[in-house]
Amino acid sequence: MADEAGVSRMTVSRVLRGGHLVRAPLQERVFAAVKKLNYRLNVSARALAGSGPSRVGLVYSNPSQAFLSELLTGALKESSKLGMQLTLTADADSHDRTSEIESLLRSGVTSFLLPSPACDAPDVLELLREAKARWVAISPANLEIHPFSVSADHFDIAGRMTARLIELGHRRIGFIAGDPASKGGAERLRGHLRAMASAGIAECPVEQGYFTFQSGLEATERLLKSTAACTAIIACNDDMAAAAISVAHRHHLNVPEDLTIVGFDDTPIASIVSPAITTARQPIAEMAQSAIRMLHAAAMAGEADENKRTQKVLPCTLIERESSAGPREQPLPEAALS
Amino acid sequence: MADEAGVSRMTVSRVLRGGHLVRAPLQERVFAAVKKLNYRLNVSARALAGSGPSRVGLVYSNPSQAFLSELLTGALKESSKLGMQLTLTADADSHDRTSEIESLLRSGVTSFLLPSPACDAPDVLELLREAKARWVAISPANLEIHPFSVSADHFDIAGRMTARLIELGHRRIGFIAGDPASKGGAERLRGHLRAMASAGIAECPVEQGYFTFQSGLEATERLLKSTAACTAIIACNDDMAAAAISVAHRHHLNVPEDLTIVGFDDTPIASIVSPAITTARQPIAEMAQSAIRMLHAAAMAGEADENKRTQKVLPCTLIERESSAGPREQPLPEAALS
DNA sequence: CTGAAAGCGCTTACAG
DNA sequence: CTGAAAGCGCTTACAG
Repeated sequence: MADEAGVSRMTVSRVLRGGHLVRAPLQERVFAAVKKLNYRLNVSARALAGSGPSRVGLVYSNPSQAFLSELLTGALKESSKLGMQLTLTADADSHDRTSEIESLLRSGVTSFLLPSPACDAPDVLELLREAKARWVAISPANLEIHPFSVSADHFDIAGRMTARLIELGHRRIGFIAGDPASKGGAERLRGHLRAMASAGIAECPVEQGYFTFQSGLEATERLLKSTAACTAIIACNDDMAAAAISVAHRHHLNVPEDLTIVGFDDTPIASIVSPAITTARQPIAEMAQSAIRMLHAAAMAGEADENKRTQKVLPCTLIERESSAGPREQPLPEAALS
Repeated sequence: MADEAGVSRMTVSRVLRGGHLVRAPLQERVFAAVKKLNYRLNVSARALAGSGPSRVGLVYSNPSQAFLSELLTGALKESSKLGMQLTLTADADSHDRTSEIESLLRSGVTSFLLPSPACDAPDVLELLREAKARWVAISPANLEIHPFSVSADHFDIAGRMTARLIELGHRRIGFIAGDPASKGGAERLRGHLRAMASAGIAECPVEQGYFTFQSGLEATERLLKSTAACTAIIACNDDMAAAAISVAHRHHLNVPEDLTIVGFDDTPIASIVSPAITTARQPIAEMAQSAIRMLHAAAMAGEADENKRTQKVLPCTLIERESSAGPREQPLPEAALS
């Protein structure tokens, strides 16, 4: 490897650790060689020689399998690239959680990946702080309390979703909010309202939902009964969007001809129901990769940047499927106006 | 550590690996010292010194996320326990596949986990054999060609599913087969027919399906048209079971009151449709764990057992939900007969 | 059966 | 900014 790049193994090591003290041309030679040889750092050797976090603990509590698989593939790809080893821990309840973390701590793990429910638990954070461990929170409810965090940009994607519907010609757009305790749900509502305001639309019917199919059913009924009937409904997640579709069908409304319905998260139900739901995807894999990179960088920086904080927010992707279209009473297209 | 026990570190190492060539008194001294010092073997050092495969490559091609997440959690848990590192590779097509494997091989990976489509590709196996790499096939189409494999017991679970329906009182049970090219599908049919035969039921209507929703629709129509109407339908996977439910509803048959419908695999659709589908779960995580353990054991055994073969078959789990019940014209319960 | 030697692939700490 | 040396904790292969 060092031969391939024409440098000493020392230089290779430095480049692979961030290469702060290596000149650009040398760095490039090393990267080229890495690529050519498909070189992978030997985790065991690194761990043995004693640098960097060689093991990172990932603590998850019953997430959806879609979420988990993306999280794992993202984390695994990045960590194998950086020569870190992932150690998994699932927990059924909060008691498991702390005891699992304690045992990881005892076995020398000092870096953690904490997806949402775990990073919101005070006892977990307490434990980690005491042990002087490092963690990055993934989609935390509260950004402020975490030195490192990665989140999806719910505000932005909700705004784009609403803007898209407005662009399709919708003006009366109903919104089914998520559980009020949810940070992501609140952000989505905020993004929606901002986009409505930007378009100069004052009337914004919002009904409270709780992310469940049942709550979606009820919220949709209320929305459809309200005086000015909507031509589009934005549900704060796919389950509620699916519920909205079923209520629409019950009322003999065709989706999307009579009513556009969209959701969020791109969960399995969004592709299974008919029509397939227009929704938005969170960049879970990228979030995990980012998180691993942050852990790595932080460990490399060492004590130096002990007070550094990083909050990363990644954009979501809009996925247009069959449940959205322009409203029946289409306003004149711009071309016709000119 | 060696000092504490008054022996050489070599002896310590030998004892800790099973101590076959060490005398009892020495072994006891070592164990006592281990206990006293709370000594823990350094996995990294062991891996570095070159025992066991430290890295295993996992090659997957667009599996379902549910499958992937279980496979990864299983593989990851076991490999972190054994001090092995997992390296992931996804491929979009078969060309990717071989080139990705080649690059892993070049980087020194000699142990592979090969889930189904990859382990059935002749070019992949050819590549691996040439490189003298070791692999364990997960759910291969053909067991014979793999020295190591792990599979789910489709024959057994299908038999149990059928037996359960018979126990509920069903006699006229229709079966929608899977793609004829699928090994698992064939095994399920075989298991079903065996159970029917064991119960002395001669009439076994079987319609060909292809695992798709559409094929399930058609097969169900054919099954319902056949002279002796079934009281239960076993579809070879959940998608076809969901299709069967929708056909039943179209014919104004209530599920499960008028018709029991069951599937296999416990995919998301099974819990989303109404009624939720009775199905069976494959032990994916356990299969991955087994596979990792086999890789580890094989590497430990070394050249000695070069010709050893291991085919592991794990049982599936029956999940009874809402789509199955006894038939309407319930035969007299046994108690009433006596 | 037991031990002295050499090395796994990296990194730290020390020179230039 | 770059490199030569020594060592992390184990194991392999070789002597006794």
